[in-house]
Amino acid sequence: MPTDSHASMADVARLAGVSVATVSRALRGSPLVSAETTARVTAAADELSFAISRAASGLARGRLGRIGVLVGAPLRTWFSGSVLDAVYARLAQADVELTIFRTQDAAEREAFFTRLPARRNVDALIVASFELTGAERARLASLDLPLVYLNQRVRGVPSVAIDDAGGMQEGVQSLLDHGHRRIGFVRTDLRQPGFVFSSDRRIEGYRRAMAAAGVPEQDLVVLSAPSPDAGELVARSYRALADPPTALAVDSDDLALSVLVELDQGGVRAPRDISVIGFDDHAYAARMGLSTVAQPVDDLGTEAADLALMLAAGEVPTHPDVLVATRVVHRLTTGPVPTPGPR
Amino acid sequence: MPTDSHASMADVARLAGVSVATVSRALRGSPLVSAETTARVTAAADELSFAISRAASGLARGRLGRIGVLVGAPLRTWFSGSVLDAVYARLAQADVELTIFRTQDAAEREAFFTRLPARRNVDALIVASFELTGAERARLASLDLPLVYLNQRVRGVPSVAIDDAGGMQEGVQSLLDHGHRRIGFVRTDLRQPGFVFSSDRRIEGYRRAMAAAGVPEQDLVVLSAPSPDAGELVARSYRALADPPTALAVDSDDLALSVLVELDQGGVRAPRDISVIGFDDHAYAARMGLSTVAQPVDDLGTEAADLALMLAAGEVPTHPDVLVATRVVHRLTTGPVPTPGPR
DNA sequence: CTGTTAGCGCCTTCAT
DNA sequence: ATGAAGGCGCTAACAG
Repeated sequence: MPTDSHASMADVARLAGVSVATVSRALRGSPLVSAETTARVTAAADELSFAISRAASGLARGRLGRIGVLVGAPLRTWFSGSVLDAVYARLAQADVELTIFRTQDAAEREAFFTRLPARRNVDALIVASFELTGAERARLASLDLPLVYLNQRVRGVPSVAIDDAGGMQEGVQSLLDHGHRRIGFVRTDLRQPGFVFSSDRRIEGYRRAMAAAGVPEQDLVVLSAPSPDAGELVARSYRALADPPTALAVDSDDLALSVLVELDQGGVRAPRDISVIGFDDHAYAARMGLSTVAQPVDDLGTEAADLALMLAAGEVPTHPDVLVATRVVHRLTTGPVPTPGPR
Repeated sequence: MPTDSHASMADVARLAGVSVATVSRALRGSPLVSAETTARVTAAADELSFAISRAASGLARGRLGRIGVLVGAPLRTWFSGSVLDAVYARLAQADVELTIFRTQDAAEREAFFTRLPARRNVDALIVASFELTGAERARLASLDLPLVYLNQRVRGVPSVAIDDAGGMQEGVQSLLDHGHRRIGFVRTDLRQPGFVFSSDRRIEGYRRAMAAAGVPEQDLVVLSAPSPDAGELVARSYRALADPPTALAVDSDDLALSVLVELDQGGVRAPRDISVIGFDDHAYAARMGLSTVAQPVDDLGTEAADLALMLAAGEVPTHPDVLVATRVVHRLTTGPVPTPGPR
């Protein structure tokens, strides 16, 4: 007597008085099964509280019904979390499960690329915002596993990304439109030679906007932070400047917020004394009133999931390279150039 | 000729000149296989870039090597993310995969509990910080799937949790120690009758601390917020108070931060004019200098994963109910009672 | 220590 | 429209 909770198709078949083949067909909604039989099978399955075993089904079909997401940062990170949320939602609609692979440090990273635990265990892999070495890319490619790159473009690999440079260019342009001319850029400098990070692309947007506005190259000022919470350091270098910019474009909201807090401590307030614009539209950006270049993470995740789903199904995506648009959001930290005078 | 990336054990066996059973044993490091043979098999597996199919292995062993986490909130949430990070780390050590189930709204929730997609597809399920109805608990229990509850205690179900009331009691006590007597409590009131949220337990800690300090019941003041970002509302009610408290204990950092920002806008600054303590130790608490009752989410996740792993292995945990300690962290928002006088 | 033999639970021809 | 049979890739006795 099988216990309810471990009922197998054989049990359902017995109870419904049909063969397991019929149960299988009925449960997948095959039109080859008569309505009456389907009803009987469904009832029996409910009765036994039967659920299909994905392992068995996957083994037989050669498709696991599971897609992996490789995340290069802690999951608690705003970006990782948002991407996972969006991917999850889309996969759930397709009744596909999500399994996570994380490589938040060198050790995990090496483990992933030597063991390749995703191999043969997911139908497709979404590689989320992750700067890969050539060797790593090659290793992934050798997997013969459908891949989707998120915020990284690689020849021949379907991808979805934002235009970092273009987004930042618009952000800086909005500062220029406010009348600012002396605009500084604050970057997170992870100092990992050989990689191109989004920060590198974003600073490019700053350069382009300034060049287009006719600001001479030598008037650009770039402040570096070793990590996204190094606002104090940045605030210090800012104060040390002989002729401080009236506006700052920062390569991430995280850093921008940190900088704002520290500037505030020193009596420099936005937008009264300075304009600050971030990048990402981090959850706390809205809450703190930070103006920013919004990156539509939800869209990134959804599009990536769509591509992965198609590839997993063996279909060939018509638009394998998706570019999603950023959007400048003005909140409370940007405004006109402060008029000099007593504070 | 099998392609590298789809090599199966049979291919490895052929190349190594042994049987598949030996390959299976060798790869799992069975001591029954001679060192020499193991070496040969390993070499062949590498050569073919072979990886085990968890689906097949799981099917044969009756264990999937996969544990699920059911999360009741968006994944981008500080709590979800942190728990997932910790669980992931622990599972990875045991070479167990993590699959996510999310029920962030009524629709997802109903879908989960009617379809029970975790059934027969994970070896154990961690139910993370999630207020379940009796019916839902019963449905889960009927699953005959090992369960671990995180931050929710249920008779007969292994669990790991913090002492919400005790933690808050200590937090409020630290305010009392600073000399405060008029201490208000700010709570997030989700208004879902029938559920007991952590907020309800935390306010209890406030009551206990105040009672122990001999503050009469009628001097307690409780401010309610409909959501964790409703600081403005709270700040308004605070200002409307005839005899405003000199300190505020808030049931979450999220809300505390929101309140702080709004108070600040109105010229009320911590700790100069008011002391504020939160609860959680959210990532932004440290960054914003918020004093708080730290909840060790990492430990919660790790312990939950340990329990799940044991249960999945069929072992009986010796300590099925783990209580992890909170810790009061003083940063910049708490201090002595402000001395009245000109500001 | 290694090979042989049965499945694990489902899906998919191929018959009927 | 349904059933029978074989196999997906691996593991677990059971032999030897």
